[in-house]
Amino acid sequence: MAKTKIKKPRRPRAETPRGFRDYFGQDVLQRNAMLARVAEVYHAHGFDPLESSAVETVEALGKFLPDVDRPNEGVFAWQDEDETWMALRYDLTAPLARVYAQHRRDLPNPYRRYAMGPVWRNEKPGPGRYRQFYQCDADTVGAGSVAADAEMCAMLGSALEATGIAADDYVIRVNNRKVLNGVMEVAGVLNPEDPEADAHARGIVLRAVDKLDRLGVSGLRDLLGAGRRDESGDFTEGAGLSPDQIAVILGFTDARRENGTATCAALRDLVGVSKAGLEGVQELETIAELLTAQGPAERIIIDPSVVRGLGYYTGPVFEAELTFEILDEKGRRIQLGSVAGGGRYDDLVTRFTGEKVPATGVSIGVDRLLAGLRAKGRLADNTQGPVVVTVMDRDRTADYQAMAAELRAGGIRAEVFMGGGNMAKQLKYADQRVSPVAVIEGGNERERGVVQIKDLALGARLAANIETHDDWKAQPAQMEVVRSDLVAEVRAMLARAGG
RNA sequence: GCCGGCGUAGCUCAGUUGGUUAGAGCGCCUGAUUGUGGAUCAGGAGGUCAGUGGUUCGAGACCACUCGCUGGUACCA
Repeated sequence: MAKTKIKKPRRPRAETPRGFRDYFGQDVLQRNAMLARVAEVYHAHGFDPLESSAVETVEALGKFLPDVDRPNEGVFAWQDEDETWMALRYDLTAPLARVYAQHRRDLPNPYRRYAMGPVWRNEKPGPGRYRQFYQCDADTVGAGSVAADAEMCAMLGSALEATGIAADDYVIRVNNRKVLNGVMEVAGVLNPEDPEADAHARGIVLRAVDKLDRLGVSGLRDLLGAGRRDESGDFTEGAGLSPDQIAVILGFTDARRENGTATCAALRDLVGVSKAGLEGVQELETIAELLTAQGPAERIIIDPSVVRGLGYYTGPVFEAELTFEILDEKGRRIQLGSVAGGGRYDDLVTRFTGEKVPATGVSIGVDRLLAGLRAKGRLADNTQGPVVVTVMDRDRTADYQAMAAELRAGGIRAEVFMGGGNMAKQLKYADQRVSPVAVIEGGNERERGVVQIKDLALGARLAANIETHDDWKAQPAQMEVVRSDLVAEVRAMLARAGG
């Protein structure tokens, strides 16, 4: 290097932090519209809205303490002035457990609430995975009956359809943790007398079963046995089960039959010897009956391979999945996974009160569902901008404001140009906003009591055929109207453009 | 966390065995057009070649490390 460069002071980088996103107009409008539809369904079923704080104490959130060794995982947490550990909520269920425990004397029983909003997870982001995302939940706290679980499944179906998912574009797969526990008893990795033993192996079994649809039977077999090495060379620890034990698990995951009744009968044969397993099968049978009565039975599949993570679920679990293919901008298939899920968690409030409080709920992954709706073209196009009233004569801003106000009073979205610059700048702005119409009134028009209104979309279409400079100057998409007819004429122009 | 691929202008990319002042298209700005976006033409701005260190007479290119993105995998309340 011959030249020595003078170092400039470093400026802050204008970047969205890693794992986060900025949502612009269209995204926000589409999400709000979708959430409003889901909320309407929840509300119609009798659930009340609840907005709890975005920050909780780490103690209330539960097991995820800040981990110095693995700062990339877990919650966003910090220590308050009084040294209490605080954290951003990582889901909407843990805060509900806290709210219920705190206010249970004043809340109706059962307490039915819905909630929606962002949650935060301090994890490594991945494709389609961010560190802030939206959830939209409904839960019933204080109802132990399977009817409450069946209601969740039915309501989830209604909510999905309300957002624009067609009845044949999704399925809800239902299983029961008790059945999973039953099969693990039969396989000899769960002893009801000593429930702590073999917990590690059970974790591996559950995770492995959860991956069945992605890895296939042979991958599952490897994970249940010695372990699995994937094509990248990475090794995943196996559960170390014997061939006989593996056969029990595989027989179970293969127990899905042509309909729910047959599946339940098959499961009864497999896990009926276990008390918990039998109870789980009976619950599944009841859910299937209730859902048949409530309507959406054909969208509901009893599927033994549904696991729903390792978390707090204690009974029925379910998962909604979109059944159509989704392609990304490069035409590749996207694996969307489940867009919603839920289940029964009877132990969550116990941490606070010592009492057993049964609860069941559903959670919709808002961003995933939006991706699905977008792929299906079921989201409204909100890109169109307002009518722009251009400013020819700066001294008469009040007159222009009056025009915009008249348009708004007539139900038309409108604004006066607030920037600086000539007519070219103003129309360029309107173009960038995807404005349908621009309004122009200069001294000329003013004297004659008229205004120019310009159909911007039509102009763009006509421009494709422009050949001479005179054509370009002709402004065929523009018309002169009487000032007092402004609102009616703009409305007519919008109607022509829209139709 | 583990394994791989990739980082050149706002975007998409080219850049010869290492060799002058790093290019193109699109977009942006200005003008042709002092009252008109979108067509056309002319001109212009815009780059710490991700960063740091090294090899070399000479590095955008080669080497090492770091960071970022990306594909898979693991974890996922």
